[in-house]
Amino acid sequence: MPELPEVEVLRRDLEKDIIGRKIKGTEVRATKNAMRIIRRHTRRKDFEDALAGVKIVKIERQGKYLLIFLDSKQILVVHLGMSGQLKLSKTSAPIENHTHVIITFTVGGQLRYVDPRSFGEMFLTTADEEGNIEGLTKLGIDPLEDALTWQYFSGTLVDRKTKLKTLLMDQKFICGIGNIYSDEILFAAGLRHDRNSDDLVAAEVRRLYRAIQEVLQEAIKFRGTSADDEQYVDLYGKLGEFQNQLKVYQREGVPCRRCRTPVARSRWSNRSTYHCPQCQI
DNA sequence: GTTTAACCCTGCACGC
DNA sequence: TGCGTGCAGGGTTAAA
Repeated sequence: MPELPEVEVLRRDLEKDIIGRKIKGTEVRATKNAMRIIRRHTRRKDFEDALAGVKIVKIERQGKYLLIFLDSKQILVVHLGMSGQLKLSKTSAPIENHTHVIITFTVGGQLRYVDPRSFGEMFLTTADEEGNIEGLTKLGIDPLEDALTWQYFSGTLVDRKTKLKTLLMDQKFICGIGNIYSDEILFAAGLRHDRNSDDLVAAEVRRLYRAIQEVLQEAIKFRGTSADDEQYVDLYGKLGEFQNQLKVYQREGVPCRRCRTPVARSRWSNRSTYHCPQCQI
């Protein structure tokens, strides 16, 4: 399940490889779920036509959303959902199963969107004068942006009076953190997932604030997490390496790296949650 | 207003 | 071997 670090790795690779390239044509394939992927558009032809003859000028990221800016002033927004992959391929390469969209460049191959579970989406939109992206206005602050200040963070924690894990995963508060990194961040901060956000002392809030930055930056450094049950790969089809650095996620029963207590697993909002009963209080 | 649960979907692990 | 079942998860929506 690609979260902020995986999408950021992809963004950096795309920035290196596809900026300046011109799109020759785009095909929304006749797969069962292709129209589900472009669900915000009613007609596939509109989507394809808007993505023909345009040049890619800039790649940005907002939370788990990838923003591909075109010289037509439109923006192609991509969300990978759980199992989405963007892959740079040779035009002659065989088309793998669940390839829903193929963007062909005038020179240098194709960008393919592959998504077995079809939870992801792609849509075309525009930005207003302030740079707000139509369709993404409800997203909270990106945790790697300067706008996530200590003041804003600690203030919201007290205001919201909710459980820490819920808050970390709330895309309207901060965007980009999902199940893997919320568990890893809470471990790094030494805090339990079910602690109330308005019940932390200043030192704990500070630890949590720092852990968000540190865990996400570290995960980007290791090119994201390719855990057991997921298929995250980068633009070139390579696995990430942060799964080897995980401290609690998918490590139920394995001794904690810090204190050797077996990592515990519980259900939280219908999701698996991992924590160390000793290190996290 | 907040929280929970169901839904979408496929691949895989498991039990019978 | 083959079938059915349950689980995994992000975001949205509806219900509690």
